[in-house]
Amino acid sequence: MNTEGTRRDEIINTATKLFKEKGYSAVTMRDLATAMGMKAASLYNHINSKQEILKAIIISLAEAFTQGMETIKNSDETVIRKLNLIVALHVDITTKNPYGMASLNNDWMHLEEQLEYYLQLREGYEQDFVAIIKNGIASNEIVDTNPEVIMFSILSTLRSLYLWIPNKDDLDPKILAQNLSDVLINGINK
Amino acid sequence: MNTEGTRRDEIINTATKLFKEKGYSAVTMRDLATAMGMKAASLYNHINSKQEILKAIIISLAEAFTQGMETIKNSDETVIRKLNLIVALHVDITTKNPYGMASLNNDWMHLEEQLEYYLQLREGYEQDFVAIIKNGIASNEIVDTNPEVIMFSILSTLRSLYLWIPNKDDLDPKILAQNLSDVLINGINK
DNA sequence: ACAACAAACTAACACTTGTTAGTTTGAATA
DNA sequence: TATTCAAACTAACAAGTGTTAGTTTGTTGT
Repeated sequence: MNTEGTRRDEIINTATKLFKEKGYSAVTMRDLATAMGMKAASLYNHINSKQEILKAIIISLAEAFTQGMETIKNSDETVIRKLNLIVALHVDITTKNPYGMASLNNDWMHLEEQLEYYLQLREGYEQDFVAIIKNGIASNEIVDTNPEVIMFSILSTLRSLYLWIPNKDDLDPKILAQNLSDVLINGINK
Repeated sequence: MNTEGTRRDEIINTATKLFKEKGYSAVTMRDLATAMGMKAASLYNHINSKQEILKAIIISLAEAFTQGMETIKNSDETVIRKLNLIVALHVDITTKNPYGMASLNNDWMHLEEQLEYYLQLREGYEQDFVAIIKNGIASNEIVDTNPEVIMFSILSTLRSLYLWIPNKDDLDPKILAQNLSDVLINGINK
């Protein structure tokens, strides 16, 4: 046996970076091979298809979000605190794999067999999110604006973190999460 | 002479929709031709290259943002009001061409000769934006948090509008802009 | 020394890519 | 009626695509 997948993981990590720069469709197996210092055919000793790489990148991330949301949803916290935890979840996952988040956001439509499953996870996540917001409105914790506008506004920012975090590695994730929570929840008006 | 470019414009509009669904690289000239009800070679009676289509989509949008920002920047308004105007600018442009915004956000890296120019416009836009926020902090109009976090948070939401607006055409742009301004500036805390 | 094996290689495949050249069609203009 | 012209067509190209088959290489444990 092995340390399980070391070489395969290197390929997936390299692909992740290339996908974030040019997008899945624009990256060829020969590009990937060159970046790995080998020939395209050699990649197939470690992976079964280009598709499979995309799946490995996206599905694990999507499941991490679903699992995190499950925990938050079932926790015994105020709505504001749950929103804090959602922000922290996104900052955490994105900090650990910012390049993969690019594929999650931009290349999900090139999943094939796994497309439906991915959309399911995404749909579930958004339903849980909007339910939390509706609870907050009902319990008078948050302002009574269109709940979907609120979710969209917060989620757009969190989904774009991958564009930003790699350029700001001087910023501590804890502090970033705190600042973001502040701005998203309390606004910027003085 | 002509109504100038009618057929060419149809091709660009059709391409815009296809690009938003699959991304620039994944759309072939044969896909585009099929969607237009013609053969790939016939497209070249109206356009010079695939590249040129992308350029036509992206650069005009980027210039619209730059021009809008110029007007706002030079206007004689409070910082909060300027931010309202920026929100309205994004809602306006995105409502008029939501599909094109997908390319602006996701396919800009496939510009070639125009890439540098695009990046220039984008850089300028962000500098103007962050300058407005810094003014607001200095004049005590807005809260003293990291100005880049504030800009990032607002701009991420505005840049994601294209994902959302096409599904919500029951929502009046004026009302949407108002709701968004509220949430982005005043937050959601009660 | 030998067997086993991970990991690279060369060569080739069937197909798809953007694009060009030259031709046909049918309606508007002279 | 003859001419012009936009806009479609067929045919083909050179290069690039993901992937397969079979082979070589070098290390590791027996």
